Amino acid sequence: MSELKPGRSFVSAQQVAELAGVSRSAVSRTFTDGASVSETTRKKVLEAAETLGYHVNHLARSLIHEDSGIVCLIGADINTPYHSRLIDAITRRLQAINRVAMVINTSGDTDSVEAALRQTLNYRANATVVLSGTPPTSLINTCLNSGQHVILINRDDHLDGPENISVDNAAAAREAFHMLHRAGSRRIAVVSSQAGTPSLVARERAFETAAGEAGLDVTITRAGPTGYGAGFEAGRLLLSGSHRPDAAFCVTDLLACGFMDAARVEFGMNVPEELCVVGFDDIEQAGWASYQLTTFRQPIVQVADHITMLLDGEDPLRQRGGSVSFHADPVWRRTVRPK
Amino acid sequence: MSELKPGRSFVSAQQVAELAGVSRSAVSRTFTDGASVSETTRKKVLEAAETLGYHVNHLARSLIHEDSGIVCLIGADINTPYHSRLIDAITRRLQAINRVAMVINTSGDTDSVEAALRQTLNYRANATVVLSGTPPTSLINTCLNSGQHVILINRDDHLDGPENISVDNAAAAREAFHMLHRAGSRRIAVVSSQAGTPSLVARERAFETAAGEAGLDVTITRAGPTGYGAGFEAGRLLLSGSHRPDAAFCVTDLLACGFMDAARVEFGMNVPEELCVVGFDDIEQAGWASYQLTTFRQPIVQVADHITMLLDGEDPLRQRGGSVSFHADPVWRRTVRPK
DNA sequence: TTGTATGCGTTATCAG
DNA sequence: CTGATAACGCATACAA
Repeated sequence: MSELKPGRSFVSAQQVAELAGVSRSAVSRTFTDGASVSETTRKKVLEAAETLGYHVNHLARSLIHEDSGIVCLIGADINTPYHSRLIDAITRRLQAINRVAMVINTSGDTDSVEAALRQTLNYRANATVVLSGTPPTSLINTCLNSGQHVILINRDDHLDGPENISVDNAAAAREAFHMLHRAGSRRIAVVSSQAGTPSLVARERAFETAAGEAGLDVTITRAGPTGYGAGFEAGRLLLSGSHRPDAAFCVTDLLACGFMDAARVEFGMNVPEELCVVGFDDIEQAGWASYQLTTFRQPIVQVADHITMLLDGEDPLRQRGGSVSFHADPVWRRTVRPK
Repeated sequence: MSELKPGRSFVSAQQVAELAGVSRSAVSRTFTDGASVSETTRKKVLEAAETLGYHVNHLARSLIHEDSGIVCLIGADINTPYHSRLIDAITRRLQAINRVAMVINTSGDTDSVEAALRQTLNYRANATVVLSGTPPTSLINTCLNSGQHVILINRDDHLDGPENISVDNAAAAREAFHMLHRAGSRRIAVVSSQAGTPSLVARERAFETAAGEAGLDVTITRAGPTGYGAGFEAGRLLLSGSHRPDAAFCVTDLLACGFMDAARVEFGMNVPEELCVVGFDDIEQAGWASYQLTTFRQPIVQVADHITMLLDGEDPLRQRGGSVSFHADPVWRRTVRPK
């Protein structure tokens, strides 16, 4: 059987048909769910396919069905603990419903979000999931008109076309304030970043108003891009003054880790005795012994499940353009005084 | 111009041609690099395409060229700091050479690596990059015979068909030993995991033999899957005994972080005074103030660059099946005594 | 430069 | 159950 010499090319159904001594249609039917093939032909085809190394060309198949099986995941900072976990969860569930994820990294230049949207159209993706960034509305509409699902994660501008999945940042931020307030903190700092992401802004705002209602002023510090470094820098700035805060709400766990490290390493402070800290996201590091950060858990599983639910329901009548919001539950650890 | 009502379907070149009043070919040529179209038709086509929201169907285009532009990234534990950084770097560079990444998460069941290989064939990917896991040799050969690039990262079995990219784990592990030995450590523990990955085993082995050559015995602890938890548990086990080690080589930064936390939180030990620690990977957390871990930097950029280099070279005569190895350079921080 | 015709690999339809 | 044939959206050789 020296027939299978390295063809340097993909095997087609035609070749399989010839080797099996049947028609192309028979091959096609063998690999189509719910088609009627006799057991004998089926066996012959399967065997021929195996020896030749045949695999159905989904690209060609997608030309006929309006279903490529591709879902585009668009996002920046995908190496961030939160985003990588989200991508992990989404890809896993997508595969469970026979879809495959195409991830487009928009970390580069500014207009790469637009380029990403174009890619999703070029590859006839069934759906586009925007994890971060602001896509041009016109392109979103093109996607929608093309029959794509467009799923926006954590945007505040709830457009009517796309489906919006968000986290109730405001509720969590309010709760964060009350946790700190009940613990006796009165000079509370908010540590944020210069990113200005809708989620982050929502957390800042809600915390600020909750504090205002309790008669407290808060100062917001934005010392750089969202991450450990900015948190550390914020700690350095805030704690070197004479009027040190006695608590901090960090809008991200990464910021919180940096902030805590600055407090302890640079100023020798004890958490939570001298300084209470609350974070957001519940990244893995928040649970590490060095931090034991009290924070709010991102509903990653719910988000991923909801996405697959939207895509799996092949019901074309399904109402598109809804908005769902999941709760971020508090995770009590050790950076807030119990009392 | 009420022609552009939401078609719930992708726009085809045909429709653009009709609106522009030209032939299908003219549309095709407008979007094909190096085709000859007059400026007038080009303008007309572009305008029609814009109003209709037309985007070239790469799936159909790939049917003609043997070039889908898709590169499959296959791996498990993609939410790990090391893997997510690798994926970030690779996707970024892939996009720079006009390719798009399809990531297949093999975290689920065991034979999902095989399923992943099948997907890469189904989607006629130009290349398959295996970040982790052991794909069946037969399927690898199918990929190769189909004309795909197959790139294996950090596998020790250097097959002749695929291209292998690896890190010189042995050299780094040897260096790790000498760093600790020179610092005066004599009771050195190796902290590893039960994963048994080629990389990890190579590090263990090389460290062990280097120690043996210096007349030292090392004990290897594998307390769970590669991660913070296993490192913490290893610390608990190793440091509770009466014969405490005075140094540890953790084959992964995540293990090292867990180990250090156990040493400090559970046993109140000082690093590096009472205990030296060396990690591997140089994940972001290794540089955090709480750890300041001395470790070895994964050559992520080189790996990503090499991959794109392999794929960008459209030279079909290019020798396939090579092996490259990059060095992991030491990053000196504070967990090893200077002396 | 432009249009016509053909083929890429697949599936759906239809006749047998 | 099976095979021939027409699409799917696109690129290109060819003729004009």
